[in-house]
Amino acid sequence: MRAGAPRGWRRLRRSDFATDPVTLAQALIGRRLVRLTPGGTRVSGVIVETEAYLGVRDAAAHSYRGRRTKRVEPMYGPPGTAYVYFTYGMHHCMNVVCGEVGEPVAVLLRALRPDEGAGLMRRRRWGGGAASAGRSWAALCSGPGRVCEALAIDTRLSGVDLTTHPRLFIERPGTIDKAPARLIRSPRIGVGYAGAWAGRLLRWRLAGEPSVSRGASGP
DNA sequence: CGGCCGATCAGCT
DNA sequence: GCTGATCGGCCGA
Repeated sequence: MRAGAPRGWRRLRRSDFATDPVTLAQALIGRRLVRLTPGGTRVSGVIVETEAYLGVRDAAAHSYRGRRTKRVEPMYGPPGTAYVYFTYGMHHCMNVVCGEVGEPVAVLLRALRPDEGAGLMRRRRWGGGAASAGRSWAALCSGPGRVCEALAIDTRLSGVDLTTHPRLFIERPGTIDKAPARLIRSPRIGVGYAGAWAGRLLRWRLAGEPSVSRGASGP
């Protein structure tokens, strides 16, 4: 098992996260979300779908109108903080806090293309053996709840610092970025309650990417 | 305290 | 496309 980052990939640092959520939502696509097991085995995927949550003015955001409860508190922390919440009685969703300290804005990680540790992801999602057979590789991390299940992310990780945490972080290739990937922009999923904010185009995904969330198919 | 509901998913029609 | 699962968080009384 390898505990360090593979040569050529660098962990994102504070300044990488200190930007507005619309910018970061696009910048995170193509970066790699990494989760290590207690033994140091790397489980990771390339981020292929994100959503921006714009804070106090955004009716779809948990921090709408400055709501500041124990659950949402990590959104008020430094850029690079993880905000993980539990929803629908059974799923977790992970966000990356950005902006400035005290400004509760974040980016939701909606889908990954599995990279390292796909076998472990498969066991966590579907168990071993027959139950896992025949399942689509593209469905492993194609949704925010699936990402958290495959990478063993839950509310115990809400509030951790992604720039220093030993077992949860985001990496980027150390080499110069190639030509920018083509992104498709659409409304956010599951926020129909948010009135005018429901229709805002605040979701991005990689064009032609099979590993995107269910609600994300189509143009 | 009680009640409502969700930044979802899987399975079925 | 539709619906049930399942429970912590949140708000109002």
